[in-house]
Amino acid sequence: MNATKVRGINNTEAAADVSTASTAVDPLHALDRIDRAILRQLQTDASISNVALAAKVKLSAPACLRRVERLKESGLIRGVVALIDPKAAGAGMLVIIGVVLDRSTPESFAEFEKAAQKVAGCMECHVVTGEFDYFMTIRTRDSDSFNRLHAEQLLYLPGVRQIRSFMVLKEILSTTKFPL
Amino acid sequence: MNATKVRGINNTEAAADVSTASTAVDPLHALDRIDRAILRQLQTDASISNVALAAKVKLSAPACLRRVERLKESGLIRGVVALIDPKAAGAGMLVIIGVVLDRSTPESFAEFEKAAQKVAGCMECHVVTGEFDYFMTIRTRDSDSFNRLHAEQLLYLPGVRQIRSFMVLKEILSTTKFPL
DNA sequence: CTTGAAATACTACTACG
DNA sequence: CGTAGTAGTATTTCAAG
Repeated sequence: MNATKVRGINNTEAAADVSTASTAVDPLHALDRIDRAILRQLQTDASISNVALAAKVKLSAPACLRRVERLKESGLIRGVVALIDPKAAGAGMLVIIGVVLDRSTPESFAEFEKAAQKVAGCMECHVVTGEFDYFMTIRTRDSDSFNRLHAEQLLYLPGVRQIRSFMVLKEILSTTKFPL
Repeated sequence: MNATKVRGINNTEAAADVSTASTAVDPLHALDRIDRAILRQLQTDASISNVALAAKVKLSAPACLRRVERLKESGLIRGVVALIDPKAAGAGMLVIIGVVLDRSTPESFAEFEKAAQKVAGCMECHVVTGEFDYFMTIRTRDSDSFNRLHAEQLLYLPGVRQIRSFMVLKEILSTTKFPL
């Protein structure tokens, strides 16, 4: 299947000096049509073999592989992961949480963020504008386990004035891919 | 040809409750320690080769591959995808949107859901409890493009009474992996 | 700078024990 | 589940647009 492994058994390992050092904040301006086709495919299904991918984008296998590795090294492809079905994995409940902090000081924010990332099942945590300071999404097993999480962890997050929970009743759409 | 038999360690597991045939496969009750180790790894990095994965979970390569394919066929692994850096891909702005519908009728909900999924850059859309009917998250380029999206698409979603936008100022955490 | 073709090394995969 | 063998793939090398 797919295996872009990192090998360094008996070859040059320190000579991987790529000349793409100028791509620090390089947007997708440097992406041509083929790169976007590659990204669209990998965003949908990255378990495709490199030869099949090369055929799809009408390129030879080595050329295709080089582009994929460049996209990875440039950071545009953050990683390749397996998506697990939450329900089947026993995390069928999703809760969206709006958080208001006591004080709006840098220390208060930093302290909260540090603690929030450690909450079990926390999938997202963002600073937002509006009536909340943060939005978090948390995956858990059921309402019982969420209630436990709420009482034991969420209410003890540092600097929290108010927590408002929105339980997800139905997941209409949940995707990791966006238009390129 | 698809003899999906149960795990070999099947001693005292009798078929106690089999009344619900809703889900195609059984939950993670049939997952042993090795399966969970595999899932944890693939959830973090699925670009690992099968032999390397087998070594990590202390299994022979064929046995490991058999488990991975069973996890895929069971639907527990929904897919393997590449995660793209939104900022690098020109979708650096994230907006969380709370939606209130005019009427709470099945038709109203269905119509909204159908339209919401077609909004460009819509990553998530969920029915929630509380003061909103839906929460959506939308990825877009910048505030200008979001303003255009807001004026041209969001305000025309069917049956919408109110839309409240929470612009994400800082993404603290955004992950696809949850504890197993 | 990137591509493509051939050759090699490694891996996925099948059959069997 | 593991071992061995085969088929196919990834990956390097090198020549050329």
